[in-house]
Amino acid sequence: MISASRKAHIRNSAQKLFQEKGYAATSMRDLAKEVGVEAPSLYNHFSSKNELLKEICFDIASQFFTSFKTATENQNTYSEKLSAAIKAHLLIVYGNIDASTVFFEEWSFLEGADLAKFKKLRIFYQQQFKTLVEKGIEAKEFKNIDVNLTAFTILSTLNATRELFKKNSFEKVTEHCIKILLNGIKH
Amino acid sequence: MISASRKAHIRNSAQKLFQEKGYAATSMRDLAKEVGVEAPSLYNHFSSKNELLKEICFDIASQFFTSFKTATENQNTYSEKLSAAIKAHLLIVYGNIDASTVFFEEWSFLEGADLAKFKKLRIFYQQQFKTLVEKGIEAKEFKNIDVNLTAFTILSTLNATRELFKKNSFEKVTEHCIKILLNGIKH
DNA sequence: CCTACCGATCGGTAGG
DNA sequence: CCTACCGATCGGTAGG
Repeated sequence: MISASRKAHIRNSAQKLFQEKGYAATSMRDLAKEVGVEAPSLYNHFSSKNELLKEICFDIASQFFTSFKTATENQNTYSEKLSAAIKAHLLIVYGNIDASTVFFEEWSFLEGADLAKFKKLRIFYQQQFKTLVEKGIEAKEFKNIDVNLTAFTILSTLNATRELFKKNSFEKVTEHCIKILLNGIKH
Repeated sequence: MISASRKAHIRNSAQKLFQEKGYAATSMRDLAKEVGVEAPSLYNHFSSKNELLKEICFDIASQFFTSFKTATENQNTYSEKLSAAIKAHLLIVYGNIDASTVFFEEWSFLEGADLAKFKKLRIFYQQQFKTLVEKGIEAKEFKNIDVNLTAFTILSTLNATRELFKKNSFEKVTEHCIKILLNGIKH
């Protein structure tokens, strides 16, 4: 019984457990119980525990990239582009709380080539925010601030929002993030 | 051979490993190797792996509280108090990178009463920042922003700085955090 | 501080 | 999809 929906169900369960207990502290037997099968059956769908982590991390990474691109390309000013990028990022977090948490907190358990590739993706994604800030400064929309520190601050704020979505609406959190982050850097 | 310095050495090694690999993925044998003894010898100094985590987390918590108090009580305006609290917090992070990382990322592995007590301390610490923001709004120093979201944003930004201290000086990071956070909320 | 060792649990495989 | 099972490793104890 190898169906796509079964595989998706296992992945959703894994996301939930990895987020709750952490990757290292979640056993394949924990996951099997959550899914409702015996542990060895999981290996008909995923070749290893680490491959499960890999699929979760890279799938959400690609969502962040796609969302960023479509959100920013139709905006004119860098303020608007940055606002749109923030909203786009938060939309992915909001719609994938478990997977986002795994993406942010458990990625370091990736192994070998996956780990190296993942680190590059992270740097590249952060670079996109950095470029928006840089061009915004050139266009004199933003203050002359340190672009590395600023891009880092923006992303670490956005990544912490998964906690906030438990108690606050998407709109409220997004509005707050845009306000506090853009006020800090706009002229 | 149960000396205070030996115990401190074990704790420092544990902080380093818990920060690098995570609490769950660090074994007592890993720690023993780092310290330079056999695993059972560790139990002459700590009754369990979890007690090691407990000492790390609560010790740094008490440092955050002390630092906050002495920094804020001698300031006049709420802008100054908040700036001082930010600097005080960053000073503890900067001086205890490993322990801070464990405090922020691994506390959820605390057990039973320790876990409950730790959660209360976290909430209380965040409440102190929230109060500064509230009073700053009342005193018309700050904009009329959501105090819960703002206190949360401030702390999540500060807690992410441990990454920044690897490549940037204490002064640079502190100045940046105060600037970007206070600009976002001041009138 | 060590050696020797405990029961439990781990990720994963064999075979059907 | 299951049962049966593998070697490795886990946190921790006994005893000296």
